[in-house]
Amino acid sequence: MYNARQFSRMCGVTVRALHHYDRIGLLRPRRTSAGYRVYEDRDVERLEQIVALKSLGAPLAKIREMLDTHPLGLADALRAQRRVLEERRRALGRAIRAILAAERYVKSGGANRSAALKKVMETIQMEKQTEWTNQYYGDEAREKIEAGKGRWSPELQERVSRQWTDLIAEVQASLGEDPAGPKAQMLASRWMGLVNEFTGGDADIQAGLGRMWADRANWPADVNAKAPAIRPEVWRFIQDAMAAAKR
Amino acid sequence: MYNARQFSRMCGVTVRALHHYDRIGLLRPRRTSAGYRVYEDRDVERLEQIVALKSLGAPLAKIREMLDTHPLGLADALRAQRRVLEERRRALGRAIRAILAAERYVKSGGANRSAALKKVMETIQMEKQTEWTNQYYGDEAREKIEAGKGRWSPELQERVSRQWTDLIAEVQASLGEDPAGPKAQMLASRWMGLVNEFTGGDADIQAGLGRMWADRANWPADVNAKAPAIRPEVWRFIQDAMAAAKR
DNA sequence: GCTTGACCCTGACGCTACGTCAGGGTTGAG
DNA sequence: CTCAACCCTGACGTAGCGTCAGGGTCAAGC
Repeated sequence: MYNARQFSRMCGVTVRALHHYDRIGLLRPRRTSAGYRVYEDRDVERLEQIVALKSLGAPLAKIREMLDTHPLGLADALRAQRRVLEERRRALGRAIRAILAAERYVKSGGANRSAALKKVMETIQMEKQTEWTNQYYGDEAREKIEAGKGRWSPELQERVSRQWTDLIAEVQASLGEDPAGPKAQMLASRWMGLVNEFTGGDADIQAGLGRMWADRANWPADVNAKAPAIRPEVWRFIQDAMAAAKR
Repeated sequence: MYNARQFSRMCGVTVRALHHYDRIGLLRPRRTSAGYRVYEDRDVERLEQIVALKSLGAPLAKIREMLDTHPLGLADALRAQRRVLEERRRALGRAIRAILAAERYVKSGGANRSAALKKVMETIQMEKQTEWTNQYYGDEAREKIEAGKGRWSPELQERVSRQWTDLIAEVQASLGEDPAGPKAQMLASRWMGLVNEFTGGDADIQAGLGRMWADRANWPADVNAKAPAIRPEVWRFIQDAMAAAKR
């Protein structure tokens, strides 16, 4: 038996928030004859779950729905919470690596400010994209998200493709050369250098980049118009050159 | 020269957001005679800075202020951004450790559900408390925040103190015993066990806990009323016992 | 010259999760 | 009985846009 003030301080939320939860039916306490709110111990438990789910980013309406349909075990809540945080931490790691790459890029006389910042922004966006639903619900759903995560925004694609134009043109002009020869090797290493520059050496992002190029057919038309065409022979030339380098 | 639509897609923000930034004076493009918005390349740069600062959690008004007073170098922005992310990542690490501790606690027949969840919530709160201002501005301000970060909410203090009541009573009953004796040793190890349980083994949090006890005089009166008093001799007994254990 | 469709503009209201009064009832101590 | 200390319920404010509604603009085709 607590009044609103005690209860709010006990649970670390404001009285106004309790009023709010009451009005939207998320947490309805008993009332005295005078209309005063009276909270009990079981309300503590529910409010804790509310706060926990809220910290996962769930909107209050969904929280209500979830708690009403299938109430949440403490262990489940903790596991879900932890998984969310772990995923966020991984995303942050990627972002930090990306920024470090951008910093190096800028310091080494980085000509293309926008490209570097774009990179950062893109990586940051990945952070935001992790929606709470996917985090709360099982692994299947999450994997779908993961798969789609490599998608790049059209703008970034545009920027990137501009960067590549020169290199591709040069490769195209060198198609006749020996893939193991010095010129081809230099082109291949420039190619990898560009890839690394834009991915911060992050394998996940590189995979995304690969998918992005593979998916060029589905790009918006206006982007495709400006983007350089990588014809199969160009790809093959570079791959041959990289294979030759390994031998 | 881009129109609003092109520009928005280029930079990954919505047209509506651009209108908003225009209205609040954050990013005012040129206009055609018909009143159409026209963005130019320098606007790209400014918008990038806006987005970057926004991702730090800065409110738009502050962003405007900052960009108007002292425009931001790219390198500075990147460094600030990275520092923020690194701090967040550290906080996440603490939170994850805390949750793992709570999970272990619950699994091992955790009697006190609320205490475990409280612990988690508290740790999560630490995450939120990292305000952007402190992250953006220099280290001095940050250290102040760090110092204050160990503060615990009154509710948690209340919970914790309930946990300790029994143990303290037992210690008090054993004050006459030999600090090196088996009983004292068991009490000391239970003491440390409780500390570890509540801190997830995290040294930062343990330090916070220490400060919290040291600061008991300043606790809210109602909490102090319910909290067990740790008298100096109790402290000394435990410290003697732990010292004896080291020998 | 006029229509058509694709864009662009400016309000204006909606949304989330509350913060912050204002105005008025309730409760317990003196 | 009074008075301070609480409690209640609207009602409006906040940030950062989303989402129409109503209306101007522009280039193309007839």
